[in-house]
Amino acid sequence: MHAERISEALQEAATGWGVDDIRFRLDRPKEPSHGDLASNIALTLASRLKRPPRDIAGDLAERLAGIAGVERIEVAGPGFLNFFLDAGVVGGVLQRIVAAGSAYGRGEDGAGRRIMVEFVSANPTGPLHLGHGRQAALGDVIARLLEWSGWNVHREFYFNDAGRQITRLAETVLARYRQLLGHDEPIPEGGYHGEYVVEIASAFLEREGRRYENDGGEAALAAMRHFAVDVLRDEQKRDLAGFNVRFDEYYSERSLYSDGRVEATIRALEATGLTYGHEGALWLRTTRFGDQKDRVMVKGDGSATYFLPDVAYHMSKWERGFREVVNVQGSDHHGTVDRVRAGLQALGRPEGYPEYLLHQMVTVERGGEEVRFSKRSGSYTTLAELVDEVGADVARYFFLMRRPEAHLTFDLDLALDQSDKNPVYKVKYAHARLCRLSELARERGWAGADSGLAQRADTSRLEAPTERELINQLGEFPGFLRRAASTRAPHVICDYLERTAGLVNTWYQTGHPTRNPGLSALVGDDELRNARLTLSLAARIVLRNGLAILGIEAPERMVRDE
RNA sequence: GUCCCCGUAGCUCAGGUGGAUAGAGCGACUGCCUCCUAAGCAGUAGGCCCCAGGUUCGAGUCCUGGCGGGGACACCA
Repeated sequence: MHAERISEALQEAATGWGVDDIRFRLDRPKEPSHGDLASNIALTLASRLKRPPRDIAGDLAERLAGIAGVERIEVAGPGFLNFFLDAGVVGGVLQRIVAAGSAYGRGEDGAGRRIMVEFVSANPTGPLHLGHGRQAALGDVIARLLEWSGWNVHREFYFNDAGRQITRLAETVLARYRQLLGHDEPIPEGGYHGEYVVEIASAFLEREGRRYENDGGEAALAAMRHFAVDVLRDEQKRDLAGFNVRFDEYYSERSLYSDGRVEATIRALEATGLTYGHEGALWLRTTRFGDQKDRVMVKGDGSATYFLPDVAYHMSKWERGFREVVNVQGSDHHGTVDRVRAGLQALGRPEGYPEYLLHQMVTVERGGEEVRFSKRSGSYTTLAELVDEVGADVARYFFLMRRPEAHLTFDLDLALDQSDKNPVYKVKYAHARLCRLSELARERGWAGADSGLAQRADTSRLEAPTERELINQLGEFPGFLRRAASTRAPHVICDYLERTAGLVNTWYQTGHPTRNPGLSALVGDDELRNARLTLSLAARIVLRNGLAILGIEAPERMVRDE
């Protein structure tokens, strides 16, 4: 790439002046009239060299004047260097994009190393809600971004099938079961009020008959618990599959007890000498590692707090070889971050293990009013209901288009809108219309856009400002992808795609035959047409790859629902 | 009281390691289809970037202190 060559030349010049540790930028300016590339190096050198930045810039411009591929260099503003590249150099990126095809944007930052992304991790006590939906979308796309960046990614879902919540669920199902058999039985204190519990109870009745009608004992509760957890886990898996999210592994909290990991963790922590007894409980000195207060490991009644299986679980991640772990969780879990890390540090794991991405909650609005209620769940809107209403693609996109740390308002009216107002359709439509261009070319007896055409196309013919800007935008895709992956920020991809789609549409409209026949993609000039079809193919590839990272389909045609 | 996140256009939100005139979508207004899908494009209007200090050539961005909103602070999983 020419950017690297220019960057090196700038660095060399600085070294020549005795400054070899200078930090500067060389990137695409927001304003196209500022060239294809711009650098602030003269401004950063000014204080070191004690010279006016514009003088430095002038010297640099002269020095770099002969560099290949650079048409001209301008000194602008307070001392920026603006580089204008040869049209052939700019257009050359299109051939590279087409050659890379569905791999365009892939990188090697991960170098094949393993990384785990843990996300969703919902309790099997009810249907998934919108917070889980946001988390499912975030976790899945972060996983995809990491895969595109060369990591070997493992997707994991941890489910709490051991605690008091599950017991409460079993008690509620049992109560509903007996209600179905005509008994007057109240929902237990702290039980689950959703409709789904009745469904589970009636399925249980169908399978087991009246067997547990007068049995509220341990055996009945155990049977109920197994049954309900199975049903709900299946439902959660179905909802996730319908949302285009799959996991490599589901990890059970119960298994941490049955395979002795919890017990082993207690012993290992005791061996560190950082534990102590107090008021009948066993504590760990987590304050030693920056926690706000020490934590109880084993309660006075001999049972473990959730802290212990959490530590045991993360030790399992480490022991399975995952040195890189990203936990995607709701921000309501932020209180557990320090103590889990403290427990792990006590056992010798590195500070800051694992990495956490905490996201804010989701609210839904329709007609400007917040939507809260769902009959089936008892209170919250479920993910399945949302996907049913707007489709998986739209739901995914809306969950992803905001920064994870920012609260998300899901606007149902906008999500259901099939017009330009809806950013998902804007991006999809741009892709579809580019596909259509190539089809039309073939219908008219010309060559369509393919890699063969791209190789022989003279892309230096693409000189219109709208073309140049779009080409530069396409060339930046790998950089955006890399940044999105390393900062765990899927919304960066959404922003990039919307901007790209906007430039595609501008280019397309500017060349509309009724307005500017000369700028149309399907002009009679073979050479020019082929160059433009190559541009359209490269843009298609970028939009398709970007949507693939988001787990969203890139249609070749858009059919509007009426 | 302690900790985390947020505060940018009427609304919902973007704004790499500090850089040129702070952007997008929606909403409002004005144009553009005999001819590549108008599911689109072009343009206008709309801003004390919560406030006050500080760091420097330069701050929406970094530091400190406030104010406002949300969340977390259990021998609850």
